Amino acid sequence: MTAFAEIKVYNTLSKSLEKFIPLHGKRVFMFVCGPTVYDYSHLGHARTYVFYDTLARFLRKMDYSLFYLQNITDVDDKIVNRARDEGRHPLELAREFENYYHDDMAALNVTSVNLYARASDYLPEIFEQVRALIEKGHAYVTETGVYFDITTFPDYGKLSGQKPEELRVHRIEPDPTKRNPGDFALWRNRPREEFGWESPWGYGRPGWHIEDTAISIKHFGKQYDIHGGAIELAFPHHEAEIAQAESYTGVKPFVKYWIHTGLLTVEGEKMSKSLGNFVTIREALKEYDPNVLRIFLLSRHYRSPIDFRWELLDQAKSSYERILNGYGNLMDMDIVEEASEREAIFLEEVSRIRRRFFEAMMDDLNTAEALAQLFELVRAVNSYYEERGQITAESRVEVIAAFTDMFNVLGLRIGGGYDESMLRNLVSILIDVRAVLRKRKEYDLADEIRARLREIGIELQDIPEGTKWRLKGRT
RNA sequence: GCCGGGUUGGCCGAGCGGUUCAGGCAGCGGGCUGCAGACCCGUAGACGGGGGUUCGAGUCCCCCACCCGGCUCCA
Repeated sequence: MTAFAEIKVYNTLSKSLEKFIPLHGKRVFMFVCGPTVYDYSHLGHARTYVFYDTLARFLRKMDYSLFYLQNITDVDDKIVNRARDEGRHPLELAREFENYYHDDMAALNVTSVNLYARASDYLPEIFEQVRALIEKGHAYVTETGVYFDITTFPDYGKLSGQKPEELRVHRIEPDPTKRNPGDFALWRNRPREEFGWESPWGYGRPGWHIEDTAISIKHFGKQYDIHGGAIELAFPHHEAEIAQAESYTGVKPFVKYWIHTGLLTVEGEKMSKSLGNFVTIREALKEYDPNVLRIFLLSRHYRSPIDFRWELLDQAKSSYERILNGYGNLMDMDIVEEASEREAIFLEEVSRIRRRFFEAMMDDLNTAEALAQLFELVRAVNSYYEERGQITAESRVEVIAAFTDMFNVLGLRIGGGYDESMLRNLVSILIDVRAVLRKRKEYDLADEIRARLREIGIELQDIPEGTKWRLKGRT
């Protein structure tokens, strides 16, 4: 798109809406906290990653050259514990679920990530950062590991608004060897029977926070543009990343824009593995088209919580079918040579709607409003279709472009992707057969053909001019 | 306790002081139809509670209520 465009994003660091001005012109670097791969991913993960995928698509559409980096946490207590219970190697288990994760993301059309980086591949960088933090006096070694001393970093808490001295509630007993209860682990010594590495400070595993700064600093250097993740990670995880990185490099701010997504809840409670109230992505995809899931997830602003209910996917499915139908109506229009006045009005409307779509996205990624504009486009097409039913080839290209712009930014896979001509030929044969049957008033058989096609996601619509058909997605 | 966030019609959700308060789903009336669906036209319906600021407030300020998240496992 264009240079005049001004994107605004909400920055957790400043707690305000800011103009998006990257550090290096059109070059943008984005890091998003990826999953810990010890189980199947659920709809909460889908929410987060569909959003950042949409952000990435949008930035690229706005002519930014974006590098999107995501870590894969494959070194973690949960992985080690599950692997131990199943008698497997932790990295082998992690690799299995990482593959499932990639499958799920591919199914959801999350295709924008340039590089997935596994924590286990960054031990040298982790060692280097821990070593330097100790050397600079920001970290100290005890018999249980290496800890970051938060009193050496006065900004600790600037992202989340937390004051270390007020954090009195601890879910886990603080390690008694730490100087302050809020100090976080950079390296944790573990028994030799457990999976781990030899380090200068003992045998064990890295702390969770250092894995991410090892990866991001290695690829992006001392400073980059966007760091994303769900809001639950703001404290302590992202706070710790800031403390580590800014202490290590001496450059502030480590990240210019901190963007956080709201959580997906179920009956008001966070969807999570530990609560057992989760629906995996693959479960949901058994029942619903990926486009339906994306529409559902993008129908609310990214910072607000979404409360999940299956019924809402049904609603999203109906919305999706409306989009498919409108797009289909556009494809059904007869081509004419001369543009009418009505067509000119229609085209103006389309271009206004397209502009509003992008304005909505520029306004802190207002995907709900953007979707509303997509529906406006559908309505405009339907009205025009009803009134005229014909269009010049040039105009249709224009309108298709408006649709595909929106589909691409929202990550909806609509149009193309299968052998359309074969499908069309097949369906038209069946339609012809039904026309004969209907003429003979053999409605039973005609209805059965219609019903059976419907079962496989093809819906026939008998209208005065004959019969048209639509793909309705899976049922 | 401290720090964040939320509360808009039957359901989901935009909205960031001012044309009739988006859009989707469901509903109602009509058109079209062998029937159904789809589509088109029309239609109804909401701002958690109480104060305040203002000519004017879902929209700003204060108080209250309820809900959620974080407080070193979590997208």
